[in-house]
Amino acid sequence: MATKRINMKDIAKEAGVSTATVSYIINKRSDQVIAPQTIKKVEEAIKRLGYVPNLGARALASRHSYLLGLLIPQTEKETKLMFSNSFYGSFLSNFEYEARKKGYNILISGTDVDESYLDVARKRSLDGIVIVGVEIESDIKDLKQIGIPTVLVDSYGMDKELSSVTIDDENGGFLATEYLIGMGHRTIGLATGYLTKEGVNTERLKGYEKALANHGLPKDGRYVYSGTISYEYGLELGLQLAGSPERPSAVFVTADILAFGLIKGLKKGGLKVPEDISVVGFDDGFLASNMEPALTTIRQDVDEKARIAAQLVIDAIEEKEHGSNIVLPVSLVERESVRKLVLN
Amino acid sequence: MATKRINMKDIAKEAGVSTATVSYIINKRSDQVIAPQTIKKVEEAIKRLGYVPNLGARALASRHSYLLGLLIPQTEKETKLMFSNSFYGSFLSNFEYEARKKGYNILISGTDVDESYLDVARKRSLDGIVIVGVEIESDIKDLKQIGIPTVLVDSYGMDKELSSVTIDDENGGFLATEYLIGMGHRTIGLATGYLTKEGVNTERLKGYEKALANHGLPKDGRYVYSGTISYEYGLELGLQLAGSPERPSAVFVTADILAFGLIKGLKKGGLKVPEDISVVGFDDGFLASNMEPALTTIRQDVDEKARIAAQLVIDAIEEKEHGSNIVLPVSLVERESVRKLVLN
DNA sequence: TTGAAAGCGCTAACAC
DNA sequence: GTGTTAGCGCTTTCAA
Repeated sequence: MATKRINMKDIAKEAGVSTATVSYIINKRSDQVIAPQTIKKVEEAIKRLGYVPNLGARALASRHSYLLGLLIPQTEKETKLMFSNSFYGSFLSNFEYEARKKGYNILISGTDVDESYLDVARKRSLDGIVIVGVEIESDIKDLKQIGIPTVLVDSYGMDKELSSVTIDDENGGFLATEYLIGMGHRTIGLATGYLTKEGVNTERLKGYEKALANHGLPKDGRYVYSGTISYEYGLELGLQLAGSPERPSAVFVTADILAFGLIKGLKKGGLKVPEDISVVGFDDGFLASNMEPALTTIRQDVDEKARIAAQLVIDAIEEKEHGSNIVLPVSLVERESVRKLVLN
Repeated sequence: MATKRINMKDIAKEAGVSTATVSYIINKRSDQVIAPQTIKKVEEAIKRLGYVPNLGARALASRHSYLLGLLIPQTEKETKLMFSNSFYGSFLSNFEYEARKKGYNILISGTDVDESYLDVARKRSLDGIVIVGVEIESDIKDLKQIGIPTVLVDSYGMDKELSSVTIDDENGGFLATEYLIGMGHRTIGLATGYLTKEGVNTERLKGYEKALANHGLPKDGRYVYSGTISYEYGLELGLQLAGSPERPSAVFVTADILAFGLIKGLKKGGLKVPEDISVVGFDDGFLASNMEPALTTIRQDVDEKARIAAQLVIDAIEEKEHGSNIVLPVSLVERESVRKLVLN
C-alpha cells in the first residue's frame, strides 16, 4: 500500500529550491524575506504534489508539538475517563474548538497505574496541559519542574503560579442559599460531593454557611449530606430524606446530576417537589431545564470555562502571559423546584 | 526553563553501551538477544536518569505513531465536536481505555472548512482512524488510498473492504414495532432523524415497516416524522402531535434524546404518556431509565461498540485482520412508556 | 551479543 | 533572497 509519502525534499526538488526555502514559506516566517515568485513556485509544487507537512518531524526539530493534553478525572474503577458526566463532554468540545483555531490538536489520555500523566506528557512531547477537577499535587509539581505549561481548572489551593480558571463557587453557594432564605425557608440542607480540604464543594459549602450566618440561621451538621456526585447517591439520599421526619424544608444540591437523583428519590419516597420540599441545583446543564420539575439552579458557563482554559495554556506556551487566575461569575436561574413558604 | 531532557544517548553513555542496544531493550525485541547483565545495566540507567522515550522521534524513525484518531460528527454550525449527545462521551471513554491498554493514545480533532480530516491524519501520522456516524465518502476513499487503516462505526453502504461495527438497527426497529403491535397498537408512528439513503435511521425504518407488513398493517407516510436527532425537534413534534386529531396511538422514536423531547412536548400539549399515547425509544442511555415515565426502549451496548472499534483498528494496523464487519445485537427494555391497549 | 552509522522529515543557524 | 548543513531522538540494517 501507501504510495511513498511525499516530503519537503520532494517539494524542494519539484520547485527547484532548497528545503530551507520550502520550510520558510510553509511557516510563513516574517523574519525571512522570500521572492514572491519563489513563493508561488513552491506553493504550486505543494498543491501539485499534495504535500502535507509532518508535524511529528517538525516537533522533533522545533521542540514544539502543537499538541495539548486534557486531563480529566477517571471513573471510580480508576480506568475510564469520566465522560458520563456531560460537563466533561461540553468542556472537551469547546476546548478542542478553541485550540484548533490556534493550530493545536488535543490528545486524550487516561493514566494507568504504572504510568503518571507526566510520562504521557513527556512521551508525547505535549506543549501544554489542562487539568480539570483533579488534584494530583505530585504530578503538578513535576509538571512544573519539567517546565510544561499547565492550567488548572476548578482547583483550589493549588500552585498559585500556575494559570487557573474557576468559577465563583462560594458565591454560587451563597446565592442559592440566600434565594432559599428569601423564599421563606429556615431549615436548609446541603447535599454535596465529598468535602475535601480544598475543592469546589468546600467552596460552595462556605457560601452556604455564609448565607445562613447572614440571617442568623444556625448551621446544623445534620443537614449536611455528603457523598459521590452521582445520580445514584442522590437517589439514595432522596429516599432517605423522604423517610425521615427531621428533614429540612429545602436543600441546596451542589450538582444538577445529584439533584436529579435526589428529586427522583424524594418522589419515590412519596414527597412532592417543590410542594413538600424545595431543591436548588448547581451547573445548569441540559438536565436542569428538562427534569421535572424544572430545576432552579446556579448557572455556570462551561463553554466559556473551556475556551478560557485553552487560551490560558496557549498563552503560557507562547509566553504571552503567566499565572492568570480567572474566576468566572455564576448566577441563579429560577425555575420550578422551589416553593415560596408563607411565614407564620 | 527545562532541565535538558535526557535522551537515549544519555542512557547509552550512562550504561556504557550503544543507543542501538538501548533501543533493543526498550522495545523488548524478541529478535535480538541481549545479555541479561546488559539489560540490567540499561534498566538501571533508565531508572536513575528518569528516562522517558520520545514517541515523536520513534514515530519518525519507525513509521508507527501509536496514535489513533477518533472522528465524530460536528455540531450544526460545523464547528464543535458533538459531545452534547452523551453517546459520544461514552464511546470516547471506552475507546480510549481499550486503546490505551494496547499502547495507543487518542487524538481528538474536528475539521475546519479548509482542512479535511485526511490532512489531520497525515500531519499527525495517525496509525489508524475510527469514524463514527458520519458519511464523508470522499475522505474515506482518500484514507484508503493513503493506506491508513480505518474503521467505520454506524455506517451503512460504505466500503465493505473496511472494517466496521454497527448494531442490528433494522432488528431494533422491528422489535420496537412488534412490541407496540403486541401491546395492541394499530396506528404506529415513527419519529426519526433525517432519512439519508443509507444510515442507521433508514435501517430502523426498514425494521419498522417490516413489522407493520408482518401484521398486515398499512404503512402511512403521514405517521413518519423526520427531523434532527435532538431534544428540540422532539419537543416541537410532541407539541404538534398533541394538537393534532390525526395522531397515532403509539410512536417509535429512533433515539432516546428525541423521545425525551417528544414526551416533554406531548405533556406540554396536554397529553399523558402512556395513557394517551405510547412511546418506545432507542439507545437506552442514562436518560431512558430516568425520564418520566421511564422509557421503554431498544438497548444497544455503546461500551462494547467502542471496545470493538478499538480492537478492529488496532488489528488492522497490526495486520492481524482485515475487513471484519461486526454487527452487535439489540434488545428491548420494557419500562413504563407504553400502554396496553384493550382491543374491542 | 553488541555497535556504527544512515536516515526518518523537518528547522534553524550560518554562509553566500 | 536562498542554500548548506548540522542536528532533533529514535530505529534499523549491516558488520563485527
